[in-house]
Amino acid sequence: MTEQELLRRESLQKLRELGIDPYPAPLFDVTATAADITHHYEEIVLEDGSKNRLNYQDIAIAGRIMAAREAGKAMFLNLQDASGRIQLYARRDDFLNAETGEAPIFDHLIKKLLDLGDYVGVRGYAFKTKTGEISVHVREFIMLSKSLRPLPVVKKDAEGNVFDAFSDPELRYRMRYVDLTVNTQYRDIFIKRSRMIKTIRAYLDDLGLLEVETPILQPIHGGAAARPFKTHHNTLDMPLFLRIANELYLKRLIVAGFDGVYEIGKMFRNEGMDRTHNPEFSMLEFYVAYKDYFWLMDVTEQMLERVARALHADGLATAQIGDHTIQFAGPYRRLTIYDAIKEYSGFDAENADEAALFAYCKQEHIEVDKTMGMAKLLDEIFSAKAEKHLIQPTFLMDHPVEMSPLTKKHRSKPGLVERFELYINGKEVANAYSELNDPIDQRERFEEQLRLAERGEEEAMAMDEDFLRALEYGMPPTAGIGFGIDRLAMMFTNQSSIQEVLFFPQMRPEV
RNA sequence: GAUCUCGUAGCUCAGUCGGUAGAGCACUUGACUUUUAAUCAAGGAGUCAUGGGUUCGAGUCCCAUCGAGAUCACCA
Repeated sequence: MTEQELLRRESLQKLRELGIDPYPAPLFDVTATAADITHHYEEIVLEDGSKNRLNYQDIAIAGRIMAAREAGKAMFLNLQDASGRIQLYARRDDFLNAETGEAPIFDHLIKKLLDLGDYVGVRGYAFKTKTGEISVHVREFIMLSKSLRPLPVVKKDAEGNVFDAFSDPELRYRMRYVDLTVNTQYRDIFIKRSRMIKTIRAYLDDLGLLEVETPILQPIHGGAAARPFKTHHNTLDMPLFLRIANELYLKRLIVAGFDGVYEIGKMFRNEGMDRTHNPEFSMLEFYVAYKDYFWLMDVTEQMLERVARALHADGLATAQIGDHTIQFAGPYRRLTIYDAIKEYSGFDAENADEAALFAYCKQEHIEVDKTMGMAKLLDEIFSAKAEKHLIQPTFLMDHPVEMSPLTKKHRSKPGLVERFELYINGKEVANAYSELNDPIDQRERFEEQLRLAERGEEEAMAMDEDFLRALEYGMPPTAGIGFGIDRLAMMFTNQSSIQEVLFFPQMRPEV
């Protein structure tokens, strides 16, 4: 243990010797918060110059001690609660025992045995100090929980310059409780994330969709192209996978007769980690019967506009991402893959055959190999040439059928499917399509995936006979979409790393 | 997975050419009854990520390992 930790344990022992429980059981009835008081405190100055304090004259407030300044037989403390910080003022005279002339609570508890980071409860009244700071004059001081480790002390001057910020990302992510205690600005990211999800939920509820939960432990991992986490059920003695997607289960519910369902939940993909990928991440998926992908575009525009307004301080439908101001009010640009490539590279991919696509990639130094088919080549060209330009929300539509095994064939364009991806700030945030509901076509697509798997494609989808059986009973025409919740949160909070929008990003174990 | 950068006190960092481990905040003791990055005086605090090597001598140079970040690749 460090010197400071030992001292805190000594303080703990001394508190007990004084008969003060450092971890008391009874509730502490909080009646005011730091923000309440600082925003609503009122006083008037009377004709004789004295002040008449109008409110917060008998309050109870609780929180963590974040700073202490001794001033002789008085003391100033900064108390931090969930709403913010407020100054406490304690005066020795207020704790004097008239008979003994001693003030043990002040001399021992407040002045000596109190450490930064301790949780305390205070009863007293609000007032303004000489320098005009709204503060709480302490009448009663109660230890609520002793802190045994020193917090990083982050200081700010009057201009807002920060000193000694707790800034090491490794320590911040590993000890998020410390991070959010001392770097309270990061709380806003998570508050916004929560409000974003709440707004989405409200929007989908208003649309009349039913919120559902589907299995996370799945015997067959389907619905996406990704490597899964594998686990084992002891009683059943069978392997199970953590879901990489919930799509096939949500469609079963459409078969079952629900007109519209949505689920917000965690997905798990056993792949690389970087600043936009965490092994577990949150997805929103929703499926609505009798709709198509054009309808989903309209709904997406409305939903994101509503989210943007809910998160913007002035209710505007915009968000600042780096240097870009993103406009979330629709309509968004709608661009086919061919048009996107043509626009940003000048290359006419629509009228090129596979050999021509391959030759173009070589010419432009786009990394390709002989195993890639037309669809993959198109995707490579798009990624290299067009993706980064799609800053304002853009629906990239009409993908090749090979890359979309669960998507309905395009109503008029052979070889393509009715699919779109939403790009914002050069990154994909949603993937949507008119769902394939032809069970025979679906079986053929699965069989094609099996052939890919035999060729060594690790991420090919597995055949799901129960899903096919469900489709054979009949699924209405349906539109479905999935959103990466974490990536949306990154955009709406202007963060470039997924770790900043996850409370506990995955880390390698500490030594 | 590849490359680069980083790891020194609780926190943020300095550490020159290889020659006894430094600062600010935090902490301890003392002073101060309206301070606020409080101030003033004194003091304590380190397995320099881990392991090896070179050297008379390594925080510093070399190798390996662990952890983190960035870029790229892979992946949606």
